[in-house]
Amino acid sequence: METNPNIIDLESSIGPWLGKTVKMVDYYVQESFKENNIDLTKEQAIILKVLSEKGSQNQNELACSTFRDKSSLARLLSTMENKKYIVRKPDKDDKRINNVSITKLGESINHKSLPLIREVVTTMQQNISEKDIKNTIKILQKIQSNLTTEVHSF
Amino acid sequence: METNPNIIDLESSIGPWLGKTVKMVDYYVQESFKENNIDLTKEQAIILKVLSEKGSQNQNELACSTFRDKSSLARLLSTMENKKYIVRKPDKDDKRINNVSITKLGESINHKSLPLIREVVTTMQQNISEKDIKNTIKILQKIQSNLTTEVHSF
DNA sequence: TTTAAATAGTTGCACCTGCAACTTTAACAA
DNA sequence: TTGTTAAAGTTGCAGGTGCAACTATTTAAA
Repeated sequence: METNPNIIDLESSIGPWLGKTVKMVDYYVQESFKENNIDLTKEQAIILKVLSEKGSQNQNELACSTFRDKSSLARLLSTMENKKYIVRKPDKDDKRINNVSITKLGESINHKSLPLIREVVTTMQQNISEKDIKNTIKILQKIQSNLTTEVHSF
Repeated sequence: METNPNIIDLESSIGPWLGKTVKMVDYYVQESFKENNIDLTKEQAIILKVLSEKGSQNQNELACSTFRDKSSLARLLSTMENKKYIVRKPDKDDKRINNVSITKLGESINHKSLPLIREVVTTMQQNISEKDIKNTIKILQKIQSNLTTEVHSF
């Protein structure tokens, strides 16, 4: 199929498919939020979910667990703080640290967003066998470990 | 494993894995460009690749084939035009249309970026069987079609 | 032909992103 | 105790993104 087996045909690699799929999922999630009048981006939804499940965290932990740059996270939090979804409280012992926690309003938004996210997941995975899903996740994990061995951060 | 089989455990769904994998791939590509002193973002690289392979296109075609909003594409092109990687030429017959084409400089940058992208793809897919790769792509395509049936654009 | 509707691009707005440089505070070492 | 170094967050800068509203041009309809 290839004249030179060392030259990879990018189109038949996983790369482009990954990107397009994520774009479509993102779009679909955003659409769902909009249709249900939930003032939330996908990124904000993830933060709310983490805070709701794992409780108060500082910004570094949050940046790490959501795979973002700390500056990116800081600005994301500022947006969410303005919307009263979360609050930053300086740590008593270490004045450098901000403890971030979800507000009542944030919890209620999170409560509304979770079923919508589940619905998107259900839609995207429909007619795909449990076995195929498990296997796909395994491949994605393999890709991640392939990249991690060479990358410094993360 | 689940009390209510209708409630999906998001962590064991494909969703989060997809997002994280793409982030890592993006990061890796950007890192590679930087290390090789190529002044290019992943997004710009894709545009150059398309223009180089398929020749001059108008902005609408380009936006469509790269799955972007036309406004987003317009600004991406402006950045690339400033860097002299591409040029916009108004169409002779239809003054509304800009024909976008790659410059000599753009071609040379594209020529340098392609091997790097191939290298990233090789790295990410190492130790994954051809069969698994094909199957994963098939699943991704299935996810896309699952979402497309309900989504209007794209 | 004059008017209405569609199309290609651009721009304002609000958002997300990473890197590098910076401030403040804490920890550690001389 | 006084530097020195490290860590947590913030900010400037440059870039990418989609939506909605707008301009200019073209096409189709009255």
